[in-house]
Amino acid sequence: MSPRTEEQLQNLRDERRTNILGVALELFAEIGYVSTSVSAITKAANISKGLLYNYFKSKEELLISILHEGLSQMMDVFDPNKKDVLTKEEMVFFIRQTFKLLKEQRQYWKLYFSLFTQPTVYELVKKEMGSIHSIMATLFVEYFKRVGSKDPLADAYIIGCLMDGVSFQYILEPDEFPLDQVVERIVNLYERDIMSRNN
Amino acid sequence: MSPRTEEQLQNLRDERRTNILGVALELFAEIGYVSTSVSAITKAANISKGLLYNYFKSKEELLISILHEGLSQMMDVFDPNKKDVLTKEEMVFFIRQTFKLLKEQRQYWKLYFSLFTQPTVYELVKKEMGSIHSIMATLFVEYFKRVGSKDPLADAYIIGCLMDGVSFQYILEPDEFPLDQVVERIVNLYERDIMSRNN
Amino acid sequence: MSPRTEEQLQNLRDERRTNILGVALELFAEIGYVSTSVSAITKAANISKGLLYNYFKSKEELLISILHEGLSQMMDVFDPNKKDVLTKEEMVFFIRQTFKLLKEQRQYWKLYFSLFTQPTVYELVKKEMGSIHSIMATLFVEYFKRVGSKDPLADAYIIGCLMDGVSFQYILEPDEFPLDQVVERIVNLYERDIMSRNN
Amino acid sequence: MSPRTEEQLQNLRDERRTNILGVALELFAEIGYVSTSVSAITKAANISKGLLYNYFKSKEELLISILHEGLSQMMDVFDPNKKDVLTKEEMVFFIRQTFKLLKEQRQYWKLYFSLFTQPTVYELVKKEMGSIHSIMATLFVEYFKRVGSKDPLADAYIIGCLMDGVSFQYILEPDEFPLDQVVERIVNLYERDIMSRNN
DNA sequence: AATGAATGAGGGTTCATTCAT
DNA sequence: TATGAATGAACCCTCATTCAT
Repeated sequence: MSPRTEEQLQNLRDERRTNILGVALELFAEIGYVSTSVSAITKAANISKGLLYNYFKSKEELLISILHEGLSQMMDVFDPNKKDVLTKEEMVFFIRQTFKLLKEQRQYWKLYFSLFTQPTVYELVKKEMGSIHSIMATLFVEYFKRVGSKDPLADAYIIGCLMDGVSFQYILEPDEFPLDQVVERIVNLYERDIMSRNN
Repeated sequence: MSPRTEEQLQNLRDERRTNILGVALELFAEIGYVSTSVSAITKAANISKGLLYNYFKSKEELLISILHEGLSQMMDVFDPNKKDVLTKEEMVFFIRQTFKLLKEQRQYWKLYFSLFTQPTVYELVKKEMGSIHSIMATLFVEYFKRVGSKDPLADAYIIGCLMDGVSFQYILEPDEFPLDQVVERIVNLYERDIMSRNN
Repeated sequence: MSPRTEEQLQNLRDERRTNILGVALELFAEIGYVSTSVSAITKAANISKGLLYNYFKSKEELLISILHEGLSQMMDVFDPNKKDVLTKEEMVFFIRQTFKLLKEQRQYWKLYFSLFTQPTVYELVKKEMGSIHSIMATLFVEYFKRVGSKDPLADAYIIGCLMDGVSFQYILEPDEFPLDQVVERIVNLYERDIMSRNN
Repeated sequence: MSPRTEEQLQNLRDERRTNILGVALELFAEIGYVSTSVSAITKAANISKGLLYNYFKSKEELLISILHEGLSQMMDVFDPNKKDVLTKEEMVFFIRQTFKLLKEQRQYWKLYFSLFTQPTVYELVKKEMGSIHSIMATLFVEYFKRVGSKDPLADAYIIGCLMDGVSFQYILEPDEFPLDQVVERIVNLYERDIMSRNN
């Protein structure tokens, strides 16, 4: 009856932690951060209320952990650090990649969108997510400058908004929204350089 | 000092009701529906708690009333019943009109966007909003068919998503988002029939 | 069915408030501030848990209110503002008065002592009560200087400690401690100027 | 590496026990018994929660053990069994000894004073502390009778209260309270037999 | 002997809603 | 019509204690 080894404990903890994060993400995404009670999470995770606080020191910290987890997965995919200028192929890849992620991590993105409109926690999210947003904005503006757009800033905003809008509608009605078809159309538009045409 | 007439009383009630709706909209939009307490509303409206329940039978009903009010105002503006086919001018007018409304009713739209994680309420709103949505969808699809788009459905979705995305970002940061500039660029794109070009 | 008048409401509130303060004082004194739950208070006061928060915005504020109430009663009795130098009669009066108050407000003083030894809330009390203490200290030192004590500071501390000690023991066992007898003996000691004798 | 002998094991246990007692005393004194969590104790003692419960069957038992330990140390110092009548020198020695102990075991006394609003624990302690108390009371009364006091009981109470009061104030603000000076003054008073003077 | 994950009752607090007035 | 005192369920969180390992 010796105590568990360090490794056993770590595995146990990791598993539980991951489980809690998953359950919480689902609930936060479906019914909102504010409306989701800690009780509901622990019930869904089949653990006691107290135990959750053994893993996360508050409901807010749980949310932040979820966001971090998602953010670092996103970073892995995009690795936005090294880039200076986007080629058209990279631009297209980036669009496709974004929507691939959207599909795979639908709930994460639903949570993400819901937080933006939840003033109480918005500040929190902005801090966590702000940097990635601004990096992308810069990349886009540079891209449209290079391809000869008459209003690179507006065009950068437009592609950003378009992706937000598509994401938003897909999240709302994932079963009805023809995501692939719409993405292909968008890709087609940008492959044909619609923005840089002057007539 | 004759007693107030029936009509005067009705006017008073209407005025009060409108006031409550306005105050509640502001708070719901700024603080979030869930995070706004009925107490906060009554304090801001300078009425007693009992009186609010005299006008609305619950917090949720108050929310729904706000949404209805906004919806019917929107109906007045768009009056989508009479139309069969959109001309390009009407399309452009419609885009401009939408963003004009967005600016004027920013708080309403903020509230609207913030509700998508409020399943109970959202279902309700969706049903009513749904009709507007589908009417517009049809108009858009018809429009893109007429101008020779290769994928009218996707194009209809794209303009819808784009408008959603712009609205979303504008709502989040109204002071920083260059709404007019972006709108002009969008209008410009659709005036030049970018979607219907096949090369 | 008109609403209650301002006065009716105020009376109602005052009565309730006083009741809560009394019940809370009793419990805080008997089982300690930290160990007394808000539930216990509301049960003893026969009100709902929520109502307490209608009168006091937190458990801590409730405690502070109790202390204030007691403090202002004490101030009424001692009125330490106007005094410069104490005569012997005033000194004796002050001693008697203190113990009279102690008897009348036993629970208040029990609470008071318990807080001094409850580190969590000590800071709170010190802020509220500190001034009265230092005023008295000064008065005492001046007194012993005037009557020719060889160590006025020590003598001031001694009378202070003696009164604290008597209070403490009386509070612990009010039924067994012969308060009146002890007080008379103390008075007798100070009437005979025991401290100022140099042989 | 022979297995540890029975004796070594016992020493280890004793050491550990003493350590826990010390750490707990410190925390109870500084933070208060109720406000100190078992977790905090085990963290400070650098042991697991389970182990603490191996040594003490509850938080309350830990507290009682601390009090016992202190009590028996006090017994060793005062050894109140053998005495019949106190000489003045013994009286003075006793006073000095008490405050010497107070200084050395400040935390113990702080804890002790803080418990008087902890009814369950206090009853327990009182029973054991009671015997010491009553023995001393008798000694004091006898002493004051012998030196000719007009009210030996009151005088006994007074010296007891005075020592309590000094202890109390010293414990509250050990850095500011001039303990030595006050003790010397007290000793001086009793050396001059202030109580037995009749004019 | 020793660990710390796990429990669940209870802590202080908030709030939508009701109802006597 | 209008008030706000009152309720109680639910909120987030803490903690003494247990127990499988």
